Amino acid sequence: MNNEPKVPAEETRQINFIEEIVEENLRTGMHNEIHTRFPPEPNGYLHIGHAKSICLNFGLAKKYNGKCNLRFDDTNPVAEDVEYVDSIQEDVRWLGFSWDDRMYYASDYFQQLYDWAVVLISKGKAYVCDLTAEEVSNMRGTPNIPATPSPFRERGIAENLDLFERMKKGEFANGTKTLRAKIDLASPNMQMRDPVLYRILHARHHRTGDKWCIYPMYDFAHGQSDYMEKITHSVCTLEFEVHRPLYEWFLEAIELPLPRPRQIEFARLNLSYTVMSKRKLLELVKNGFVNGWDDPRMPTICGLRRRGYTPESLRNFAEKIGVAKRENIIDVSLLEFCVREDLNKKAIRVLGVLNPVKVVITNYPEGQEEELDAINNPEDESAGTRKVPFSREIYIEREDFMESPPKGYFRLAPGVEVRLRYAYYIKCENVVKDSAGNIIEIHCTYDPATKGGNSPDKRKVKSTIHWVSVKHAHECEVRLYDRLFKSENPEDGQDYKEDLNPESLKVVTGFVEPYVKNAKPMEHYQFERLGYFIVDKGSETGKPVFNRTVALKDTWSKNLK
RNA sequence: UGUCUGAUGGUGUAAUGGUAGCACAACAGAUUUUGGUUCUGUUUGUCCAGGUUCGAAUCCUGGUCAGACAACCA
Repeated sequence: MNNEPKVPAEETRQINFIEEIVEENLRTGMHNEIHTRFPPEPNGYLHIGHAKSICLNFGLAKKYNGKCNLRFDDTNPVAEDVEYVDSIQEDVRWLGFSWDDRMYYASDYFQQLYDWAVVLISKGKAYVCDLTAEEVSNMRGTPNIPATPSPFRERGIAENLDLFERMKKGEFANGTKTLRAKIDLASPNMQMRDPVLYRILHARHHRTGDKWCIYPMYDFAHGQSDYMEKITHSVCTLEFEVHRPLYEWFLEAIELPLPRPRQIEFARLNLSYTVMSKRKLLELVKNGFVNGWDDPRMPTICGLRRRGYTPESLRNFAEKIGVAKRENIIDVSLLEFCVREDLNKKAIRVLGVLNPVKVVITNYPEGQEEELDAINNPEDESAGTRKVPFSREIYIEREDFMESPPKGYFRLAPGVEVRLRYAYYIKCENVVKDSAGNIIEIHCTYDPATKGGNSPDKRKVKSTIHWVSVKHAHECEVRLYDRLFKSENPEDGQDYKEDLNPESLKVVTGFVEPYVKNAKPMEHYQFERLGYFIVDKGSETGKPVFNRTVALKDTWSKNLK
């Protein structure tokens, strides 16, 4: 007996249309427990679109105290590989979901599926067809014009049985025969015009090896796989909507006892400035436009992970975008909001300068240095404090100084006093330039009374800037990623390669405070006033490598435009 | 062209015949040792035309627009 409530009892809550169906089924007792599944084909890496589906399926099970399986839909051996099987598991787990011991493969069901195909043939509901793919295509008709029957449609049951068995035994070459369902050649739904159930594919399968040379099609495998796993709600994307009658036809034709799974469709995720099609992502990888599936510019889960996105931020994103049947294009800014929201709570703040200009504090004694107290995370007191070394020469961000500042510029400028975070107030006295007129040094004076950043006389400064001591600074490599595509909807473009943004990756040498010596791969940092960064997995040079996850919200530069 | 599906602010998503709500974005203000965060406020919406009704985003009729499908892919 399980006494846990199946339906959460909050008074006011927003549920989506799938949850509504689930709650209805639970309420009427159609199901005691719901059971969903996440069924990727292992032919590529998972991306943010899959994350939506994962959060939906696993999230549904979690919310209603049910179960969710992981199932590999591996019915097409030519596209699939164990590399993908492994990465998919890793990504689902990383997202924070567990299938416990319920990991299945459609290929586990090949024998049962075969037996069911034999049942269909025996009932006269399927036949072996000798037509080629091209011939079938030519005879399929149009939505208005019915298909012309295959000459093999009325083949006898015994002959079909014999032929199908010989297909299985490998007597025929690829493409010479198929097993087709006998349904309705005049159906306005093209899926019902005698769809192919089995095709001959003399190809090695990543799990079943050479055991099979005929493989079931998606339509013949999916519903029955759901059935075998006792799936109650089979949630998939909108393009399978027209397949639903077929999904139900097979369950009915094989006469599988109730209860049967129910297919429910939702609109897939589209993200602005992002391509999501597996085919195009594969091309980006194969043709070297990116450095692998986990390139931080990729919308893959492993790419996002390496970019610094957290599982929490992705789950939250999935929650925020909702679930509906209407086509949608979500703006990437929502995704960025989600990761900022999460990282703001977690990331350790450090001082780092990416585009340095040297500041000399002329009245600070030469050779003197001191350590100042800095707060690790103002949003999280338990993160503690650290010491930051200070000396006569420091780097500041080049953008934090302007010789002739426009109105509304708060940072350092001739005669202007600003605060060095956690250190002192400094005032710009003069600027040193090279012969070409480039600023090479800024000379400032500091006020010793403002140590720590507070002025005893309560005088205000307009801004606080970040800095790092030249002598103590650590060099690091910083990778600044921008969007990979220039246009808002690169998915529309005929040639997406033309739409690539060549400036999507910029590598710079930055300087950070000594604290990051201890930085470990996959740790998140906020470079104050710059953005969120993650320590990249490996670095050959010994220098720490940071990937920028996302810049801080920047209202100043927005005002400039 | 045929079938199916959908249409609510800039973008998403609620409201199932009864005050069009929420989030992001935008804008304004307050706080701030990050031009960040946080807080407060403001602007912006029911595809169109009819109909039913005291009352319609919601129900009906007609239209418009958008997407999916016509692989031996999933």
